[in-house]
Amino acid sequence: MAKQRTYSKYAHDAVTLLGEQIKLGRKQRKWTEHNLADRAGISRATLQKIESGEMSPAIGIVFEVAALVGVNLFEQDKLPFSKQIEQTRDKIAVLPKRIQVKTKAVDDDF
Amino acid sequence: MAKQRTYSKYAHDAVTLLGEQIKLGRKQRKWTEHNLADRAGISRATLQKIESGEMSPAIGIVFEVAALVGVNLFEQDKLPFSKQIEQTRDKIAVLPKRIQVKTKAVDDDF
DNA sequence: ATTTAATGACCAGTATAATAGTCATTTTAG
DNA sequence: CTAAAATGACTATTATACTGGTCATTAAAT
Repeated sequence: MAKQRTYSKYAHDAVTLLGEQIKLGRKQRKWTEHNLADRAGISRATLQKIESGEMSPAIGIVFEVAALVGVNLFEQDKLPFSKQIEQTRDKIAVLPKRIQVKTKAVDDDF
Repeated sequence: MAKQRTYSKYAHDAVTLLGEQIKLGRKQRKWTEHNLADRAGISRATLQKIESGEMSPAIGIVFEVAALVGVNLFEQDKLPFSKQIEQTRDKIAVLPKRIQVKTKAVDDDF
């Protein structure tokens, strides 16, 4: 029995959009499913899942296919990934290394 | 033996960046790994893979977690997903339903 | 300084993805 | 119209992700 997992509309739509963009990119390049699957090193069945917006494929595979057909991940007008990664890490570095949640019950021993 | 899969730097960096952004978002909200994993309905081990930029987690799960911590997928200043999906489908509809690749060998029987 | 809990890194078991293959259908090219 | 091939859908097998747990380490709060 498959574990029931629910997704927000936002996540679902994002995956759907990415799949459609990949399909469009593939067609614009005049590549068949078989052709693109071969280039990506995946099976045609997996590519079909990706293009149809299924939530299960591995993110690495999906992003790789997106890259192959020229779909821009994130914003194209921003800094290169390396810089963005660096900046994000800098922001994290400023924050506490660990989040401390006080579980302690209120001291109502009065 | 694990199947050897290779990824482009682009895909790898994109996954890394997304993971870092999720980690940042989580910390900004002062959520622990355990806390965010619970909200997402996943194990802490999987969340750690996501935040550390591993390529294997399911895209649906990654996008769901990203949504939970407020990371914007795609461009935030653009049309809503529904419109973008519609537009992409419209572009696909204009193209041939199938890509036809002529495999036929050149007729050099002269 | 001490206590508490968050993080990092594992591991074995179970669930599920990915694959390779098949077959029917339908589009496109000739 | 005909032939060739792309797509859609499905199946059994294999590979791997996800889980729930543990344990050690270390940051944070008192």
